[in-house]
Amino acid sequence: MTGMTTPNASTPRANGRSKAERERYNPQTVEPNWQARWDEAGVFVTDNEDPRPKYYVLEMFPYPSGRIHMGHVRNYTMGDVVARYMRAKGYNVLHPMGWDAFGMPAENAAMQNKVHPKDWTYANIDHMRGQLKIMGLSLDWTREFATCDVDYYAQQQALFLDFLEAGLVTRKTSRVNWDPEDQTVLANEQVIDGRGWRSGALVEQRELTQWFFKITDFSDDLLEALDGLDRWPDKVRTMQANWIGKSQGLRFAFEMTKPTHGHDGIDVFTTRPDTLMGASFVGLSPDHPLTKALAEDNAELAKFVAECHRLGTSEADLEQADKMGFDTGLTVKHPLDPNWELPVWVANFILMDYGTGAIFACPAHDQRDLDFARKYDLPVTDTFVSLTNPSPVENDAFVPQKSEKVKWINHFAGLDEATGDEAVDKTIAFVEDQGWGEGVTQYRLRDWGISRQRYWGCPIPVIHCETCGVIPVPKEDLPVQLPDDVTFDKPGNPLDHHPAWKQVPCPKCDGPAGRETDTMDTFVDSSWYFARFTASKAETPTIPDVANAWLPVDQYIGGVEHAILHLLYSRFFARAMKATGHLNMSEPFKGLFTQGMVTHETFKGEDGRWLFPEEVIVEDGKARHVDTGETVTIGSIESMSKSKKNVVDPTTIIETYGADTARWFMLSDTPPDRDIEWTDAGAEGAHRHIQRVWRLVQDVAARTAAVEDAKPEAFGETALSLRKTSHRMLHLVADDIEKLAFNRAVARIYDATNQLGKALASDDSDPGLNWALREAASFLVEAMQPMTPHLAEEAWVKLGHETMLTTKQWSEVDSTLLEDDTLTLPIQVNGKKRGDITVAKSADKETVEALVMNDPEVQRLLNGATPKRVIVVPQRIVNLVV
RNA sequence: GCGGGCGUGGUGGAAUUGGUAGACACGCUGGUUUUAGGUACCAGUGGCGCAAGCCGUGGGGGUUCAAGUCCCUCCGCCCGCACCA
Repeated sequence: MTGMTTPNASTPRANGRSKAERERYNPQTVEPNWQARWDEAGVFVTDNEDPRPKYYVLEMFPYPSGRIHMGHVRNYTMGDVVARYMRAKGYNVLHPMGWDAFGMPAENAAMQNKVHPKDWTYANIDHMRGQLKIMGLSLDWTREFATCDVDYYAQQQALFLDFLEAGLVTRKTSRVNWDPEDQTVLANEQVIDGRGWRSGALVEQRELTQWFFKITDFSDDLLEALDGLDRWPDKVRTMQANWIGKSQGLRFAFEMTKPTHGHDGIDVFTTRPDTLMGASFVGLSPDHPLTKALAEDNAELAKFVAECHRLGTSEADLEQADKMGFDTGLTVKHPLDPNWELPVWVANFILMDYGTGAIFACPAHDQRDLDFARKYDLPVTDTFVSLTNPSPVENDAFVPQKSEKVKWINHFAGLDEATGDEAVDKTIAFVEDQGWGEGVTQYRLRDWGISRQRYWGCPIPVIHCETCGVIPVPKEDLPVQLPDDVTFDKPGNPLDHHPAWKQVPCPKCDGPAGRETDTMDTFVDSSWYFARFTASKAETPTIPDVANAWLPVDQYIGGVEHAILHLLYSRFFARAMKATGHLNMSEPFKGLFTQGMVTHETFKGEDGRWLFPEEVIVEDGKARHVDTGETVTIGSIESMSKSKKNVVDPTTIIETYGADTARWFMLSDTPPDRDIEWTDAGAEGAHRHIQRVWRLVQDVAARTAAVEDAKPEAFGETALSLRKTSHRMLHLVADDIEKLAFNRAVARIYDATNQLGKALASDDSDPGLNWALREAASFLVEAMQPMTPHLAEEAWVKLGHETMLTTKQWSEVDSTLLEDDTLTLPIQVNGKKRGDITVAKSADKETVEALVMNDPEVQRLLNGATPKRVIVVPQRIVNLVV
C-alpha cells in the first residue's frame, strides 16, 4: 500500500493535552469479539412472524468471482447502515445475502484451469462469505442461498413451467454472434474487430431458435407504472422509459411497382408521417425478409448483407458505422402520387428489431437519412422550413424541437404552420381517413431472449420429442439437474456432448426424445431472488403469504449499471409471478438507490505495464516502484478494475485498519450516488477519527464514572450548548440516513465530535457538565452505530451502558433543544451581504423590518439613503434595494 | 448515432431546494506537547489587495430584490445501448 503505515495497536499512546494513559482502540480484537457476540445472540436472524412493522433492505447480491472488491464494501456498507438504523427505529428488518452464482466466468475458469465450475463457484462463495463476515454486516445468514443451488434453480424451473403455461414464454429465432471455432454464442463485447475474443476466429451471424419471455406483453404497464416509483432515481426511470421506447406513428405499405419474390408491398413504420412529402427512398434492413429473398439470387446483395453483418449486432455499432447502402433496383409508388416512384435500398443502419424493419427516408429532416442520401446522391426534399431561418437543407438535416412551430411547404393533410406534434396527429388522422394506413403504438422494447448455449446455468425444463415436438418437463420430474460429469475439452456446450443426460423418453409418448440443452440467461436467476429470500427453503418458488408480507423490497441498493436490464427484468418477473399466483404485487422494489463506483489512481511502470498500488510509493506527487525504484507514471483516476490493477483489497484494509475504518471511509465525504476515490490518506483520516472517538469516549468515561444517572435540574452554558449540539446531531443524522445522505451524516458526526472534544477540554465548573458529556458521548456513539458498529458497541460499554447497542432503540431527542429562539439574519444591500442582525425567531415581517431599519449598522450602511424596497423573508434574509 | 448523468477552493464535497457560497473532511502553513518518528492538541487556509473593498460555483447570455440552484446556448468529462454480471 502506498505511503500507508500500519498502526501498531499494542503501544499505549500518550496524549499531549492530558498525558493520561489511554488504551488504543484495537479493531483486530474488538471487531471479531462483537461479531461473535451478535452471532451468539442471533440478533440479525429475522423472524417472519415478528409482529413489528416490516422493512426489507436488500443490496444487489454479488457474483462469486473469487474475492470481494471495494464496490461490494461500499454497497453492503450502505445497506447495512439502513438495516441497522431501521432496526433501531423499531422495524422488523429483513437483510439477507446470497450469491448470483451461475455465469460464464465459472466456465472460463473450467476451460483455463481444469476446475469444475461447481467447485470453482462454491470455493469462491466460501471465501467471499468469510470476507463479508469480517465486515460486521447485520445480515441474516440463515436465508443464504446461491442461484446454482439445486434447491433454487429447481424452483426457477417451476416458475418457467408456470410462465409457459400462462403463455408468457415463446420460441422464435433471433440473430446472434457465433464463434465457429469455440462453437459458442458471443456477447457483443466479446466480439473484437469482428473476431471472437478467445478464439480469434471471424465471427458469423447466425439465426438460432431460442426461448423468450414475453416481456413485451407488459410494455405499456412497465412504462406506466414507472410514474408510481417515486422512490426511484429520476434518471433510472427516464432510462427505463426510453428503453421501453413507446412511440406513436403511422404504419402503411408502399405498393411495389413490380411485385417480386412474393412481396407486392413494403410495410413501413414511421414516427414522422408528416415528412412523407420529403420521402427520398425506401430502406430495408439487411435482415428484412425481402432483402433475404432478393439476396438468394443476387450474389452482390448477398455479399453486401454479409458485410453488414460483420459490423456486429449491437445498436451502437450499427448506428455509428459509416452509412452503407445497396440499390436493389426495385421501386415503389408514393402513396399520395402513383407517378412518384421511390427507389428501394438496403441500408446498414436500419434495425430489423424495431418497427417493420423497413422505413421511408426523409433526408431533409433526419441526419442519418441525409448522410445516406448525400453519399448515394439521392434526392433531398424539404417538407417544412424554419419560420425564423427558412433556408433549404444542405448537409445538416433540419430537425426542429417537437414543440417548435414550422412552415409546411406542401400543405400535405392541410398543414400550414404547425408544430411537429400537431403535424403527426394531423397526418395520421388524414391517412386513416383515406384508409391506406393506420396510427399504431410502437415499442422499442423487445422480448427477452433467455436461451444460452452454455453449461453453467439453469437448465430450461423442456424436452424435444421427435413426434410430439416441444414438451414441458412435468413438474413432478423437476428438477432437471445439471450433470456433474462434464468436460470442457470440446468446443460448444458440454450438455450437447452428454448423451446420457440429454437422451430421455418423451414424457407424453415415451418415444425417443432429447432434453433442451440451452440454459437460462443468468438475469433470470437475479430476477426473483429477492422474493426467494422471504422463504428461501420453501418447496415452492415462494410461500405467497410470506412473500406478500415482506415485499416489495423497501430499499434496494446497487450499481447504476443495472438501471435498465436487471431492474426491468425483475419488474417483469414480479408481474409474471403475480399472473401465476406466486406474488400479489407488480413492483418488486419500492425504493431504489444506485450507488457510484469506487475509483483509484492508476500506475504504469517505465515499460507501460500496469502496476498495483502496493507496488508503488508516492512521495511529493512523484511515484516510484517499491522494489526497483523505477519511475512510475501516475495515470488517471478510474473505476477499480483488475485489468488496470488499480485495486485495493478490502481484506487487507480490514486487517490493517479494521472494518469500521473501511465502512466509515466508504460513507464519508462523497455523496453515495457519485463515484468515490479510494485514497490512502482518506483511509488514514477515517482511521484517525475512529481512534479519536475512542479517546474521547475514554476521557468521558473516566470523568463521569461517578456521575449520578439522574438528569440535573439545570445546565451551564457549555453543557447546554453541548446538549443542543448532540441532540441536533442525533436528530439530523437520523434524517440524513433516511435520505441515504450518508456523507452529510458523517459531517455532522465530525462536527459533534469536535464539540464534544471542546466541551471536554473546557474548564467550566458547571456540575451538570459531566452528565451532559456522558449524554453527548452516548449520542455520538449511538449515531455512529449503523456506520461503525464495532467501535460503537465497545464505546457503549465503556460509557457504562449494559445493554447491547445494536439492539437498542434510537434515542428520543429533546425537541426543545433542537431550535434556538433567536437567529441571525443576513442583511443584504442590493443582493450583497453587508451585515447581519439577531432577531427573535418568532418575529414577523414588520417587526424584523422595524428592527433592521433602526439598526445602527444598517443606518451606517445606508448612509442616509432610503431603500426603494425592503424585502424581508422571515427566518431567512433581509434585502434592502437602494 | 441514440439515451442518461456530471462540472463549486490545492482535493473530496456542503449549501435548509431561489435567500449568508465553501459546512465537514483531506492536504498545506505556523505553533505546542511527547516520542526516534508516525501520533495528539491549538491557530490559519477561495483568489486579488496594506486596507476599505473587489472578484468568485466549466464559458457566454437571460429571468429575479436575490441564481451554485431556474431558462437559453456553448464547452468538457463519464455511463448505458439488449448473450458480462
